[in-house]
Amino acid sequence: MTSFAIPPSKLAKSPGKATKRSGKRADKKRELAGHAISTLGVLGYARTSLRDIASQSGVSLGVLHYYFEDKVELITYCVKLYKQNFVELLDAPILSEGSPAAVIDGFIDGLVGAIAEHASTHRLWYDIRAQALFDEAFHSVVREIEDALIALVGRFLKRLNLETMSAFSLYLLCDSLFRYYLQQHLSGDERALAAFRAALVEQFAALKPGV
Amino acid sequence: MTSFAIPPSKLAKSPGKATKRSGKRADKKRELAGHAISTLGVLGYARTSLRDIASQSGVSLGVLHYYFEDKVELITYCVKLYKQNFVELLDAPILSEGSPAAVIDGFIDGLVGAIAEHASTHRLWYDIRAQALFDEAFHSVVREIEDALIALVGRFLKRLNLETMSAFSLYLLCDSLFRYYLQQHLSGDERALAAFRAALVEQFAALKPGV
DNA sequence: AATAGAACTGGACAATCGCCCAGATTATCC
DNA sequence: GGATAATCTGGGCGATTGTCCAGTTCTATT
Repeated sequence: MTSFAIPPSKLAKSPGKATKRSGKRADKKRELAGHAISTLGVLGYARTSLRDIASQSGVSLGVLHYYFEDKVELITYCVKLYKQNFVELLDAPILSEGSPAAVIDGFIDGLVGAIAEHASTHRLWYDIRAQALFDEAFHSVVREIEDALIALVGRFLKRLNLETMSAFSLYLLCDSLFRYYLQQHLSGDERALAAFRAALVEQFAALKPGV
Repeated sequence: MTSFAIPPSKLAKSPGKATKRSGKRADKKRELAGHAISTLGVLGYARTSLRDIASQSGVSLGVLHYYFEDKVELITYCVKLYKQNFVELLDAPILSEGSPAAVIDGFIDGLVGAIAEHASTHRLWYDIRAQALFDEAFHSVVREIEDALIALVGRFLKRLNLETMSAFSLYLLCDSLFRYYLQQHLSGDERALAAFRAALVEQFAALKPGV
């Protein structure tokens, strides 16, 4: 009846060729998701069609449906991928051996650099997070990412022995600043990056009891 | 050639019937926008078609284009209307004659009540704000509303003689808490409202130097 | 009552959407 | 090298979108 190609995906049992295949498949999914993120970051979730993503990725439309169940799964996958990269980026200074001041500086550099270099990727996150307010399909992804970001901030606080402040509060603070200055930056405000850095420096200076 | 009905809109010169007519037109616009907000709050910006709004409003599709240039103008108008109501609601306790504690309580009640009773209206705001990250057409509305909200928080601080904190910082704090607990509330978390209130009480208690 | 203009109707339009699938192409293994 | 499965193509489907507009109904002024 159908030309159904059963996705080998999770079924990999024999560690031989099966894992090699599903590894290739996973690699391709990541590659496609990478291109998809670029396109989604330009147009946003609602305005981006699968055809846009396909042509931007240099593949045909059918390929996307071959690797992803539907548009929601594609977006979900993309956002998870984005999260991994972002958390790893911000984790680097936290897990480093530097002084507390160096940790803070590295953290700030990561945040400011994210707006400077990956603004369109991050506006996609805020888009998806807003969509989640309407579409249950995005609830779990958004929850998952926010938990990961709160945990990241928690590691940051622990690293600096600042366990007086809750990770949740600091997450909200960083997130609101990040969103606001991302918006300013995208509106064409050239001072946005400097203002963002200044705001972060001020906030982080305020919360130290004794470092 | 066309059956063009020129909208009298701003052209009202003679204060007699012209203003009466444009007043009627403005009333109708507000009425339509009110219905539109309800529909948009359910489905979100991208998923809501003009047909949805028309049928929900009990009017035909053409009426919407008769009163609004296009979808963007309709949404812009709706969001401005929403802002007016929300700011007026939160201004009430600030402009009242009560004690500082009563002002704070009234402000908190306004915020918690907004999530409790108008959650779907407010998620529309976060949706539009996210769309503004992609679509320049929404830049000015979002900027305008955020400025109004910052000014509102500024009046709150001034009323309490708490000019030590910046209105901007407090706005970001309130907004991030509001958004987070709105999200929790919409996810089905029944403790969200109580947790939101507790968080507000804690934050407002922390910032008093000596009231 | 007549008439002009505002207010409104709803069908038609081209464009686009996500999704499906039969067939072509390529890679992999015995 | 032949067979089997994985991968990929791209046209088609039904549904939906924003917009437009020719025509109808209502309202208010003369």
